[in-house]
Amino acid sequence: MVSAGRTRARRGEGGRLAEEILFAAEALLVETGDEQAVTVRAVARRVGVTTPSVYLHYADKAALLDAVCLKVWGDLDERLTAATVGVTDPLDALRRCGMAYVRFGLDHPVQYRLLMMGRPLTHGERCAAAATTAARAALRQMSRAVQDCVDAGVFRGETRPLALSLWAAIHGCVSLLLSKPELDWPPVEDFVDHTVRMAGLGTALISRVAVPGGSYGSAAITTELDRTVDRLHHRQEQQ
Amino acid sequence: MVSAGRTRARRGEGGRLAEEILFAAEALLVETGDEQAVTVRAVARRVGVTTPSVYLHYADKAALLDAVCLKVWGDLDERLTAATVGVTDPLDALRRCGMAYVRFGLDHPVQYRLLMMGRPLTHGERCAAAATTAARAALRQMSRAVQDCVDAGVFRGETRPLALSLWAAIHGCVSLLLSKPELDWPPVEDFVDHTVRMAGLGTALISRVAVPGGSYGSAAITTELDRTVDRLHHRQEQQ
DNA sequence: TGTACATCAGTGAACGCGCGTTCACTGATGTAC
DNA sequence: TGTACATCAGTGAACGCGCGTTCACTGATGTAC
Repeated sequence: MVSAGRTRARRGEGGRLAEEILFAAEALLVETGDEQAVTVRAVARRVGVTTPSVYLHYADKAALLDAVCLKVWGDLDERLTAATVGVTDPLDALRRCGMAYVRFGLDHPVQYRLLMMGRPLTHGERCAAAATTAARAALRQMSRAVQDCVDAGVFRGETRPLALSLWAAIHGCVSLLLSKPELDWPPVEDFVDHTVRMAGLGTALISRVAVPGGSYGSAAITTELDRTVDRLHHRQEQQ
Repeated sequence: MVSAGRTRARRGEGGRLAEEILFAAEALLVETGDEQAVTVRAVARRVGVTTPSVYLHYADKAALLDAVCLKVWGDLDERLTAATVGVTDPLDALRRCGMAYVRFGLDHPVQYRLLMMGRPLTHGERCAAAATTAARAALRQMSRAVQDCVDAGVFRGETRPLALSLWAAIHGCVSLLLSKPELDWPPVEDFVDHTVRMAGLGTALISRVAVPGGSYGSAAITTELDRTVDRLHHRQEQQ
């Protein structure tokens, strides 16, 4: 059953179908919004080819999903790298990095879910390997931005724990927006911007606090932060 | 096939089996760590009853999963309420609330995934209704703690957006810890404590900043936060 | 230029599996007389 | 106290389905002579 549009690949051009299968799998994922819907049969049907043909190009279903994940991961990494090009202020760069991360997640909801919200690897699961790679890459990008803040003296202390907390805050935005769209959210841009800035300034503040478990009390914090912000305003007006 | 241990329920005691089925479903979920593994057949097998028996007590599979979700949600709500009892300092109460939330998630990984990390409701899915209820409940608890901070003057502005950002940060902790256990995390207690405090102090700071998009520049922020923390230390020593 | 042949991309039919759900039934339990 | 009967918790067999995967094959393409 070769469908009207398809012609058989020429010798050595088998790779063409491999690519078509990959794109069909991704399209199916995006359209249905459901990882479960990506079956070998459905993918083959979409390409207009019989089911066993898929096995000529991918060892099994896991290998196909693996390829889909790898493709998505590449896109994410690219976006994060591009986000901070030419930005000199380290806190601003961090903010842009966070915004780019969230935007990527919202633009590719199903793929984001697959990479970052899936079950962790269990014994034999190959597909999840790509998800781990993507997670490490995202964390590395975040760490780079945090490191710049540490170098500039905006943040204090070890980079990694700071980066992890920031990543958690930003990932939390994407994750909740994707999983709970039925809650009435503020405008997404505002919400994300607010969260990213909360995390950035919060990190700057908390990284200066020596004792991990210590607390200054709400009253003291209220008074001092009022003063802090007043002075920040003042500085800005003078410039 | 009535297994050795089971005796048929007496008249009117059919509810007993309903409960056994519910517990078996939850146990199966926890042990396998996989929502997919909770099949009507597997649940029945575990209880020691034939498959159609399940349908005497639950309309269909969705209704069973629904019941599991409801059970989990009740547990979560209870924990969050208990967390802040008798705590007077509003920021401290918020911190405890966040810690309790994260601990619940880490103690009930599969259930948390089911409630908070699942796909959003699509047309006919009943099970997800419980997930929505749980999300609203969690947000309400968070809002309560945030409202206390607003009332005390620690936070400024509208409660809801602040609560959403804080929830995002805290949910992000749980979500990443559950999905990416293979990254080498700092000790969980430290990480969570750090994130919760980052979010709390960050909210206090950001909620005082008038212009949403405005930024003071990294240099100004660095200088002023250094002073702020110095003064906070000073206050604490004087007491 | 023409023909026999090797290659290999893609086919069609089948495999065994576990799933959710239905349906006519069985047989212990409690009750009415 | 004894017996016939209604109730209903749970059974056993079957339904149709879609899944991942395998295997012997077909037939167009390119090549060697």
